[in-house]
Amino acid sequence: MIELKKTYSPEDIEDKWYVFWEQNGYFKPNPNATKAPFCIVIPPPNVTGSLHMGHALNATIQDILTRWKRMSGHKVLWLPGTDHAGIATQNVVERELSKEGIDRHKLGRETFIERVWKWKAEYGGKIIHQLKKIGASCDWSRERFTLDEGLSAAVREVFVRLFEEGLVYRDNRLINWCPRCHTALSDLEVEYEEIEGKLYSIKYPLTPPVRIEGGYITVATTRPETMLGDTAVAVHPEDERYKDIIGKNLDLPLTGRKIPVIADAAVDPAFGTGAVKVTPAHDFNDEAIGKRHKLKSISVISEDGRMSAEAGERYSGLDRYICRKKIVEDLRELDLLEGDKKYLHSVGHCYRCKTIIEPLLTIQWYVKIESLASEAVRAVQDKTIRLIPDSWENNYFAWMRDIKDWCISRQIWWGHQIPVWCCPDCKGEDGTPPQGEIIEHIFFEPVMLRAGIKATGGIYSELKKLGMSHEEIIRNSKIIRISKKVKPICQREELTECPKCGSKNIIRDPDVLDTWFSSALWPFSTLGWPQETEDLKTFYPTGVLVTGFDILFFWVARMIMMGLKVMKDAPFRDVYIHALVRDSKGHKMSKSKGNVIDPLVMIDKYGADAFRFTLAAFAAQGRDVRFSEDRVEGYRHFINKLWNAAKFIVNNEELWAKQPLHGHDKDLDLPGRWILSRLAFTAEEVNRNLGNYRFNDAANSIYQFVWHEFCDWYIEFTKPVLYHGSSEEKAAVINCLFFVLEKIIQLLHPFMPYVTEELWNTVFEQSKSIMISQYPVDLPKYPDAEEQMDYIISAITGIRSIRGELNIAPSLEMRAGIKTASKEVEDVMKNNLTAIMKLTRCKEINIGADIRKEKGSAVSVRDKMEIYIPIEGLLDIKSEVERLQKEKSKIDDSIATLNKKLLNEDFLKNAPRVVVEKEKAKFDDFVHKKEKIEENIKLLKTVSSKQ
RNA sequence: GGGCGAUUAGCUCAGUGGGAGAGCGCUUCCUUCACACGGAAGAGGUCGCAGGUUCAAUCCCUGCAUCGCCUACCA
Repeated sequence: MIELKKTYSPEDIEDKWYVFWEQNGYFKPNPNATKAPFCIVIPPPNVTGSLHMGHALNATIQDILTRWKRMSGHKVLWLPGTDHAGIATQNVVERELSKEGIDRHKLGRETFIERVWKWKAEYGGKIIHQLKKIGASCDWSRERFTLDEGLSAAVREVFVRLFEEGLVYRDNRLINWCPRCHTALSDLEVEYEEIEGKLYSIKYPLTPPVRIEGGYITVATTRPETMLGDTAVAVHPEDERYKDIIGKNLDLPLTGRKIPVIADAAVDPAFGTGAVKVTPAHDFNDEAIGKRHKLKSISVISEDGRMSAEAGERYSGLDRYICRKKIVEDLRELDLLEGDKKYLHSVGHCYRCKTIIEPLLTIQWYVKIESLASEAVRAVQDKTIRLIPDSWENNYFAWMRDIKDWCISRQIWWGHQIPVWCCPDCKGEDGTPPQGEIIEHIFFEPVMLRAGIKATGGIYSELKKLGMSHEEIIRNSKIIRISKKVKPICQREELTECPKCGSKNIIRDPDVLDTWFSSALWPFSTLGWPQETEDLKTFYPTGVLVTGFDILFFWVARMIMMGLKVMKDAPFRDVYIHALVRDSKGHKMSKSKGNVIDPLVMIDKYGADAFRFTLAAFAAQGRDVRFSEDRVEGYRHFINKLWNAAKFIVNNEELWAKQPLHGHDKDLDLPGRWILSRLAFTAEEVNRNLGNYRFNDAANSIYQFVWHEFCDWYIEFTKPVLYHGSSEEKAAVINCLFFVLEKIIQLLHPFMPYVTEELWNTVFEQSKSIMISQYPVDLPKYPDAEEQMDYIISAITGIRSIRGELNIAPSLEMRAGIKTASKEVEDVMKNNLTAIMKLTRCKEINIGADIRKEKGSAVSVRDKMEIYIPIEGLLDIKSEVERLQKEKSKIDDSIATLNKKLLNEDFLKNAPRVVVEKEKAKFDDFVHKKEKIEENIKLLKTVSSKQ
């Protein structure tokens, strides 16, 4: 005896089934699967993360695909994991420490990292748990972490290979620096934001003899503090105002230095005064100008955002913004400040902590990107990799063309430490000892300031001179960068002594790699590379990558580059780029805006199934999703509908043959064959749409089928049989009901795993899971049944609509007549008369007979039939006449337009014959309808005059 | 500045070179034995504006407007 609860309550069953699936190993690749392997690697969420809408959409789509592929017979692996998220995680733990009043430097590197691991063990599993809540069918036995041993080995291997090929190198150049995180950032990690600042105009006096009016040049800047590092003023070479003074010197205020006026075409003479201060050490454009003119770079700001020793005694050690104020004051006092005005400009911020970034001159590691990028472009061009929707291709190409070398070193502790060492005790190739050169730059400000040491170059030796030991310097240094002049030793294994001279003083480069470096290896490192594992052979390249466009460049492009470079094959065939989930007003959801909808709250409220179905239905290609809770509620109703349909079907369990349906098709009545045909059509559509990543279309076609075809029509058609039919008739219908229900829940399973599993287990199989059943495919169709049912449905709809429009009480049984254009249609009607009568509450229906002759009747024209209903005494005649007249005038308009069209010779000559025929038929139809309406009006008027 | 996308029913959004769609909301009727988280019948749109191509444009092209996103620059 099958028993279903009165209503479906997700909270009672979701966790139970999840555990059941996992314990039975259904998430693991099925070794007996016959079809090709299919693998998805999850975009690893940050360990610090908690599930947001983006993750939910992302995971739902992947789960739909994996469940579908699994049921379709593929060997499926969905490989999960998390990302160590260097800066983000370090920030989280640092914040925690600061509550205890501890600075990470006090703890020291090793202790700090231990602390982060501890944090990870405690809180890092949160997002995994949340993914399980929404039903993600990941193989958790293969879960990876970007910092685990295997992945770290992969990172070292790739780094060393690229190093050996000369594709990673060090350089001293301007980079984006976050003074709060104390690290370099890649261009992508900088977010630009419009803010209101001030534009200051500063006078730079011309060194006498004066050759220009007023004796000075005015330059404009939003960052006056950088003027301390100016090494030139640039003007456009053809600017008449300044032609005479190019090559002359200016007195740089507040510094006592003299700087030249140079000519450079990059200067826009129309902007401001047409003269630009040039600060090669703190501005990207100025750096370029500086290179062209071989200017010196003077770094006046140091890594923590304070002014460096180079800024001069008066300013060094000041915070950059305090210094800005002070400089403005000082300039004003010297009468060198011409003015200031409010100014809106965009300023780079750190994407992790929102601090304003500072361009700084530092030594960093880079990946030479050009050759990698061109391979990655080719892979997309020749369709080795498909971007879906393909509108992203242009974006991708544009970005890849302009790509700059990738800065991969970060001055933090949490991450993959760069596998590079150097030895301070070895002699250089020319025989001179590298001592004093080995460490080019130490961030060691208090000591430096006290000792009056300049911020760049030779600090190590300066500190040594002060009597500090090697160990002391290393220990107390916040940031060390090994000099470019020293040849690094790059290798896969840990180094404890110098391989050349055996010295134990060996120093490892303290920098770690950009988090995205390890993410870039994710599709193969997770499968076991660099080892030749079975998984790697089976699942690489993976099938599809599902991701949002926000990390297309951060991650996808880099995976493509690394995959092609290291594996000699693209990491995936398809990249499905889904929408960004926004709030109902179209804004990005963010904590600071307070417009975040928590997926877990949605799951609690509506169940994971309804929530997932909503996301799928929203996931139209190429557009952002504006999430609205109403939709979730709507789909929860859908689940309820499904549940109740199942309940209805289960009520008839006794006569269920529990046999496969096929082979017995001929026993089925017309509605039965019709619903099977519709089912076949739906299954075909769902399979096709899933194959094309059209999740919304797939979801909608099942929805439409279940509710508006299966429930609204088929179940209603079965009722007369179930209540009054013979036991053979009943058995056939019941078998069909169970069969269709089974296929429905299978079709729905990828979208709604929980409720379908619950139904499957209670109704169909007791032990096995729906997860491992066969997804519906290639079901038989019955086109004739579909055609015939269309007539019946339109007859029923026609009668109902007259009923509704004429306000005939539902309880009132009535008579109707149906006249059709063909004998076949009439036969179909006659064969299904009982059902039609039941569904329309007619006590008598005459097929083919014209009952107008007996009494006045309302007439409705539908498709190929006319429907008559005696109207005497049934309606409000006056308003009905009004309505009909309105409708008539509408039809008159349509007839006029069509008539014009059909008299148009060009149309008749050029339009396809089918179209012309269609239009003609439409015209006839309208004329016919008009006649009937006129008849009705006449009739009503006669009736009303009698009353 | 460059690029991309959007503009369709009250709201959220699908869609197509030849009949304007869905969900929610709304109106009317129905507590009929799966389901009121329901059923039936309806109302509601010059498919942003202006041109062009075509026998035919909501769809293709051009321009404009509004909104959004990406990207570069902003001395």
